[in-house]
Amino acid sequence: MNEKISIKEIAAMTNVSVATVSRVINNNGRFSEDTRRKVLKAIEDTGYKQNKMAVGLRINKSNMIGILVPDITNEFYSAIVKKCEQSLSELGYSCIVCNTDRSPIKENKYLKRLSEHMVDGLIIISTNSSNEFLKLNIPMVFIDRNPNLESKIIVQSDHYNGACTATNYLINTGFSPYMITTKTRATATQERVRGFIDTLNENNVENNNRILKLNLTSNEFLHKSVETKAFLQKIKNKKIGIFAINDNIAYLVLQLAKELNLNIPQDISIIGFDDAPISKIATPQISSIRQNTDEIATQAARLISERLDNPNIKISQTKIIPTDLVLRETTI
Amino acid sequence: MNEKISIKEIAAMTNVSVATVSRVINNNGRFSEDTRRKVLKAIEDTGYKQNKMAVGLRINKSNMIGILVPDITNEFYSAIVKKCEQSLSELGYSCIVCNTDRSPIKENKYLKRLSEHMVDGLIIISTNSSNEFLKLNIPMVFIDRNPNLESKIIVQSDHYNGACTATNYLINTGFSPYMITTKTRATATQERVRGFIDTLNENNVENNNRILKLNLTSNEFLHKSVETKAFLQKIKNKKIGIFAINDNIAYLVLQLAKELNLNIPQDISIIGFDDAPISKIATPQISSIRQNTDEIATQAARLISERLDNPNIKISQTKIIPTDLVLRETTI
DNA sequence: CTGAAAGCGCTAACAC
DNA sequence: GTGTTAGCGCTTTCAG
Repeated sequence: MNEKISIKEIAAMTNVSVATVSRVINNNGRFSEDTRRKVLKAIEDTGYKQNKMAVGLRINKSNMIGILVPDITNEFYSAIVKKCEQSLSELGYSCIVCNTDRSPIKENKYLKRLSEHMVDGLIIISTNSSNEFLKLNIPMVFIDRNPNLESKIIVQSDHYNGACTATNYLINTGFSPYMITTKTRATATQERVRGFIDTLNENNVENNNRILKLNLTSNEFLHKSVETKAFLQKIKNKKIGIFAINDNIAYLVLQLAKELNLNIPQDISIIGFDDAPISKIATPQISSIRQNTDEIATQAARLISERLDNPNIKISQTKIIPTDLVLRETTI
Repeated sequence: MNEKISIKEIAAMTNVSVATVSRVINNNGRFSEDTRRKVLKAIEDTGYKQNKMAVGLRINKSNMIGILVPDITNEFYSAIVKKCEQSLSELGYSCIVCNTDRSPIKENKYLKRLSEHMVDGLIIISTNSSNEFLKLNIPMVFIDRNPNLESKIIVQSDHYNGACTATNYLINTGFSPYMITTKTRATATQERVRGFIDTLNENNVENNNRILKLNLTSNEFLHKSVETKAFLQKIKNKKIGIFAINDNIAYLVLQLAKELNLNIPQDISIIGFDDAPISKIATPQISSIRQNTDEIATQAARLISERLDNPNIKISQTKIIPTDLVLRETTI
């Protein structure tokens, strides 16, 4: 039964032209109340569904948005993608989501595919070094990434101030501040490091070996790190405050601190970043700088839909979303 | 520059017809090596991209798959979606993912939209009671759900045997088995309960108030539950073994057990379900029945692509994916 | 080996 | 208020 019933059949059934059917479907142009009812009834009866590929081809708009995300399995990213999808869905857009695994090659492949699918816009989360988007001429918003583009829309957390807040808190509660981070050129990371260093300077704390750069990739975060243990061991007699680049690292530090028989938060104070689930689950619970994923996603969706409605405007925009410190049990 | 260059322009540039261009793009039909080179070069030079909406309209295939998922923020679902997306992507399909929030209304809306987008197939994860898919006549695979359909493809974990394994383990290590579950009609839950009860019977354990059904929804799992505490209090003098319907509940039990000063795993033994991250993060680490999300996703992708390649075959299929018990610190 | 032409389902002038 | 028609970009007969 359900076989491909089109506007043409509806037209035939109701003795009007396809144009009229189109008019009532889109509620656009004029038609009598009578034909409206007739057409709507036929649509109802037959279960007719508009073919968006045909519409898209005709009006040159797919109502689809591509989302490039490193890994949807990561709580931070999945929260953003979910909220983006929800906001966009309310505006009539469907989302094609692509896990790039942080691979520039994959990113470029996806970008090509998405543009073939005629997505109306793109939300690109993090990662660097892909370049296929340079060839694209559609609205794009970048989350946590500053592309080398003339006109660009960027949404990101206030990583810098988040780091400052964390570092200041450690200092103000009497701890000697250290930072543990990963080796990456992600702007988010760089900003956090910059915030840490600036805060050190502002408080006249000398910066001798206060930053440990780990070689971990995100999946290994929960593993033991000899490097980190050695680092902690070296400084354990001071009252140390660790600012970790993310909650996984904070958790790692927490485990090692236990192994080293340090009292938390008397001997060692720990602040992570992201306010990920792990920070609430760990024992003791980890204090963390919260990123407002809902707000990031909402703004990203809003900005792209604005640009979609107004393709001629081409100004750059950057939206910084505030972060805040969530105090739990690893700090005083 | 980048403005909508189509097959027609390529044809003009290379002095061949659009038909020939189409032939070399799809490597289909015959053409000389010379024209092939010419066309490919023009494509390269211009950055031409095939318009999949036009192709789709013509050949009646969108190369898009819709994925309905309750909540991509949940680790179990996100793992499945990620792997599905990856497998499908390798086969040339793009995925439109939709978070249904377990709302039948949303599900139906999404289903309608997806069918308008002309998705070639659907992967539907969990949840019940939507019905819009009944009107659809495209391949669908259901994960953890048994729809009321004549012909259907189902992929699911072996919830029943997982529950049996957990329960048997508790009994064999000398604990009196209890189950804590939630009020839902999800088949996954029902199967686990059935496994628990059957194992009780097989071991001649009487079933008096051994099952506690909680009214929690997944977001509240980490909160305290007075109900659960009361339940534990009542049975705390026996050596109790708790089989929790999922790892969040297991975590809840763990917290309460600590509050009640029960020794883990001497006084109380706990086994969760899903092998979610929380089970590894908690202290002590929680034993759990692992669901093989990779395998679930791989099979789902395989089955749907098979059906896509062979739309005439219409037999029902059910694929049960084995689960296994991961022992950690909450069991002996 | 290649071209002409029809047509996928739809919208938007343009007529009446 | 409604119909006719062109055409979006592409594939696929059918001729040659």
